[in-house]
Amino acid sequence: MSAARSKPAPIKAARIKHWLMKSEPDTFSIDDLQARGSEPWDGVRNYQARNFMRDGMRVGDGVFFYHSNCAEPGIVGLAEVASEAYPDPSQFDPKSDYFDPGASRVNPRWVLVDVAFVRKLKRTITLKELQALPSLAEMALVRKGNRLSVMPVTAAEWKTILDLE
DNA sequence: GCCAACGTTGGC
DNA sequence: GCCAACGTTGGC
Repeated sequence: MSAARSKPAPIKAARIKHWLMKSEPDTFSIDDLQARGSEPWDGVRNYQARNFMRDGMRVGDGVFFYHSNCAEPGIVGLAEVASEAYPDPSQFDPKSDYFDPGASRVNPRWVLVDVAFVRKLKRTITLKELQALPSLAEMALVRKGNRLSVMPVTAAEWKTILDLE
């Protein structure tokens, strides 16, 4: 009986364990997150971003906290995913800016995760310097016109960026 | 299912 | 404040 030929191990893409989440500092800054310790990341109303939270994120994943729509856009701190995804309560609240009349408690449309403060960076790693790095050219963040507020970060990108600090 | 109109994001 | 890029909506 001939020995079964051993099959090559299937190439499995490593699960993304790092993310980048944008926030406008005028609305909710890294200092706000530090003061609160953790925060339900409500108000995401983009399907792709929702799917990253719902399907991709696991408790303990690393998060770059990014300040957008401000004088110096860039990564300002580290956070981590602190809960599994669960329905975003603001979608049910008619008084909320994030109210969605198409969502119901039986059929929620939007989810969130809790995000916990880890630490502030020693300095802001600016969008400008990230854009200048050839090794980050594939990152969604630096692609023209990107508007995703929640996006995956590869392990290599995570390390490259942290090494800039 | 197409696509124009519209609203939003976010860098500058 | 401007405006390019993008996602969503709705008429057809």
